[in-house]
Amino acid sequence: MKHTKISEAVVRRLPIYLQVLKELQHREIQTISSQDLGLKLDLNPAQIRKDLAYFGDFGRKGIGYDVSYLMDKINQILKLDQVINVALVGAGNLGHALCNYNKYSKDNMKIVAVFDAHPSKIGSQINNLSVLPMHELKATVKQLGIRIGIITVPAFEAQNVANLFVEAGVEGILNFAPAILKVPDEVRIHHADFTQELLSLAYYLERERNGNDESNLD
Amino acid sequence: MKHTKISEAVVRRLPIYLQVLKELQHREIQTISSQDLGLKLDLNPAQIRKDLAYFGDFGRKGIGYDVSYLMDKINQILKLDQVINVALVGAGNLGHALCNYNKYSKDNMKIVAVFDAHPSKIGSQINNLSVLPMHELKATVKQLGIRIGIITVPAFEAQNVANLFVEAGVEGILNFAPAILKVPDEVRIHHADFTQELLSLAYYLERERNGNDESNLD
DNA sequence: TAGATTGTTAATCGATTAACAATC
DNA sequence: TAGATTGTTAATCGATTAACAATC
Repeated sequence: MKHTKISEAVVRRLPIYLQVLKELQHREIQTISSQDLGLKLDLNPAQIRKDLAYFGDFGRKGIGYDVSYLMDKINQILKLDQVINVALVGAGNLGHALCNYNKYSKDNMKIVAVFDAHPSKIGSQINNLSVLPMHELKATVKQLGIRIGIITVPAFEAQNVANLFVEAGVEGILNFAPAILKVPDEVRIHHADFTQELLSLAYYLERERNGNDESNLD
Repeated sequence: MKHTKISEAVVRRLPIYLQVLKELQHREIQTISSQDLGLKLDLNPAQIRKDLAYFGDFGRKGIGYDVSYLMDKINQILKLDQVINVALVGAGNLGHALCNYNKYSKDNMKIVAVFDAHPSKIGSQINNLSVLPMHELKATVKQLGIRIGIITVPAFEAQNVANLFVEAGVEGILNFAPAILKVPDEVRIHHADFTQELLSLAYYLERERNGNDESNLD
C-alpha cells in the first residue's frame, strides 16, 4: 500500500514499536507476530499490521515480522538512518538531562550544540560541549547543518527562541516550555510539556479522599 | 450535559485551555469566546464548546466565557482545587528539573518526597527536600498521603520503581523512562517520554538533504 | 499438509465539525 | 433591538477493529 497521507496517530506509534523491537533484539528474539506485539503494547494486532502496511510489506505470512529487518525499516521511515544534528537552547537542569540522555543513546540524533542566554552559563561544559551564547545560534545552525531545535528555557522566553530557530532554518522544534508557540507552517513543532501530562493525570484520581466533602461540580 | 464517559482526547485538552486562561488572566482579560480561544490554540471553536459542555454550562450566550470562572471550573474538573502530593524517584538531572519547576509552579500539585537508589545521592538536598532511600518509599507514601508517583530513573529500573509505587498505593504514575510499564488497571499511567516526541518529529523532516541519494523505501 | 499469520477490505466505532435555535 | 455567542443535535470525517483470502 502506498502514499495515502499517513496520520499522526500512526507516526506516533512507530517509535513505540521501535522501542519494543530493540528490547526483543536485545533478548535475541528473531521474529514477532502482530499478535504478540499487540499483547506487549496493549494494541490491537490489526492496527499494528495496518500501521506497518502503510509503509511496505514487512512481514511474512504465517511467520510474522523479522525483528532486525523491521527495526531497519522503521528507522528508515523515521529517517533515523541518517545523522540528524540537533541544537538545544537552555542549559538548565532539563537541558542537562537531555544532553546526558542523548550521550548514551545509540541512535543517529545527536545534540551537537547547546546555547544559553545567561552569561554565567556560557563557556561551561555539558558533556564535551561548550555552552554558546545566543548570538552564535544562527551561524552554528547553518554551519553544522542542524535540523532540529530543542527548547528548554522558561515559558516567557520560549517564543523568542523559537523565532531564532525558525530564522536559522531548522525544520523541526521540540518545545519543553509550557507555552503555545507560533511558528510558520513549514516548521514542525512538537510539544513535550510534562506539566500537561501531570495535570491530565490528576483528572483520573479519585475525588476528595479525606474530609472537605463539597457537593459535586455539576 | 452530564456523565457520558469523557474521552481522553477531551481531558488532554483541558490543561491546554488552562494554560491559555492563565495567560489571559495575567493580561487582565475578563472574557473569551470559543472563537478566540480556537484561534489561539488552532482548535475548532465548536470542539472547545463541546469539550467544556461535557462538564457544565460555563459560558454565557452572546458573551463567551468568564476567564476566572472557567479557570476555577477546569481546576475543579482536573481536581487541582485540592492539594495533591507527589513523590519522585530518580534524583538525576531530570528529577532535579522537575523538582525545580514544581517549586515555582502555583498549582496544588507538590513534589513532597524524592527517592533514589544510589547511596551517594541519599541525604543530598533538592530544594529543601532530602533525598530518601528506596526502602522508605512505602511508609512515606502512606504517611504523606502521596497519590502520584513520578519515575525518572533509567529504563531498566523503571518497572521496579513502578511496582514499588503500586504497592505503596499511589493512584497514578507519570513515567519518564523509555520503557513500557505494566501496572494494574486501577492505577493510571501516563508516559512523558521525550525520546518518542523527538523520533516522531524526525519523520516530518525532509529526506536526504545532502548526497547519499538512495532509492526510496518502497 | 495443517496451522499460523500477514495484508487488506469492509464494518464499526468514536471524534470532529457544521449548523442553528436559544438567549445574553 | 441587533449582533454575538453559547450549548447541542445532526452530519461528516477519520481511526480502529473484525474478518478473511492469500500464503508461508
